[in-house]
Amino acid sequence: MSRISEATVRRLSHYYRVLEEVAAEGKRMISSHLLAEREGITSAQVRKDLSSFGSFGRRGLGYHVEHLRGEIRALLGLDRRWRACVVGAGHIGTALLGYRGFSDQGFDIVAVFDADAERVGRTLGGLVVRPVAQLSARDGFEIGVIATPVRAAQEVADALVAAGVSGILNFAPRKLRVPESVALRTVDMTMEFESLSYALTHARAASPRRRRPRAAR
Amino acid sequence: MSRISEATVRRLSHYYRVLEEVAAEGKRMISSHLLAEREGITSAQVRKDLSSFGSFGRRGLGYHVEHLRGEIRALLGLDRRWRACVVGAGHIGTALLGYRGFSDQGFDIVAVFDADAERVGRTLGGLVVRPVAQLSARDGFEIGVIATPVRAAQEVADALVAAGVSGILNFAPRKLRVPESVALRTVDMTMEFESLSYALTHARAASPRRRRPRAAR
DNA sequence: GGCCCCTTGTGAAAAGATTCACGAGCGAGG
DNA sequence: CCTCGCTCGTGAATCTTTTCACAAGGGGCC
Repeated sequence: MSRISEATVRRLSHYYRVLEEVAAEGKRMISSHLLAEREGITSAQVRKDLSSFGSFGRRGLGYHVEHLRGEIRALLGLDRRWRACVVGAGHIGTALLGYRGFSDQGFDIVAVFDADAERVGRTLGGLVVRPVAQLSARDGFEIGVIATPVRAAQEVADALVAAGVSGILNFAPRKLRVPESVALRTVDMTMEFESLSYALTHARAASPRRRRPRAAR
Repeated sequence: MSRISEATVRRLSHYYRVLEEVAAEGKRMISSHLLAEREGITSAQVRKDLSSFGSFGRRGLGYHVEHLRGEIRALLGLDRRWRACVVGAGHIGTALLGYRGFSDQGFDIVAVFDADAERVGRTLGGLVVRPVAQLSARDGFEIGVIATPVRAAQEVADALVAAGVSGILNFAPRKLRVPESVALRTVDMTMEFESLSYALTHARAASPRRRRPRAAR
């Protein structure tokens, strides 16, 4: 397990979700080929990804669904809960608080902050919105979610770092500067729209996402 | 301009945003080095990306901010407007309709659909929610946004394709099957959380983004 | 002009990611 | 026990992306 690429980790998330589906269908074992088919990638990719963490399969049989699911769960750090806070009680913040999927995956949003005095004190998803100035290390947040307008994003990131978070999920369309020790992921919806716009403008064979596993030379 | 990678297009979006900032600061010219610094990538990458579309710079001087902005705008297809519809009037759909940034970039959300009879008829962001069965080619949508629960996503994707959209932006955490001719982008927030969870669990040098250390501000 | 310090655009090299191809393990059936 | 059909794990090969390094200008100044 030398160096795991970001792409591999993302695929792990996908495998995890496929395994949930497959488990629900009652299958006990699954081959790399089947796992790949659902993902639109090659079976070699699946095996390579998994083998960089260990030997989870059995030759001739494939992978045991429940077992592999447990392994990936542990690898992704989903066998524990994370304390997260959301900064920004606008549209995105509200959407995040309303989405049940996160707590299902182990992410507990335990506080909401906003800079706007009008929003402070309101209740959102069972939480009272607090003034952003109250953001401090006392609450022990591990993850901070930035759901503010872009102009406030860097300032909020600094405040989150000061409050001791280990990871930041940023929804503002801008690259943020954070110390090396803090993990940062940015979800930039505007960029997705623009990427779509590019694909549509230059439309020929548009979708770059899927691969054809069946390749001859 | 043989083959443009998805990564290059995403960086174009970033350059575009940096150019907006730089223009607002009143700068006329910008070097690849400065453009790169704001992005946390190398100047060679910037030049390579841009040169795959043409020669926009001037040796010794750099790039003319307004001119380059216009070029990228055209490349991304942002010099026109796109008609989009949103399917799913839940949390994400509501957030999307409330977000002004999209129409600023040329994306007009002109209709909202939902399968739930309770939601149909309500007003959301100035639009009346329509029953999803009304989704048809008549409205001439170019882009469809899927903001439904995951179980409905594939069905909605099929309906959007049948309604003639050229591109789909999917917020449901699942890979969708669409014809080659339809561009698909998926924003999977759960995956982002999981990727963060992985980084935190295996924390050492956490952030995978190339980035200079030290403070912000 | 001559000189100096910039900067772009781009082949070539390096790094990284994916796919191929095959040895070896597994279970079933005779 | 032996063979067959299936599948994993993995080095090697291939393909893709990024970085390096430098020739070819550009502008300003004397």
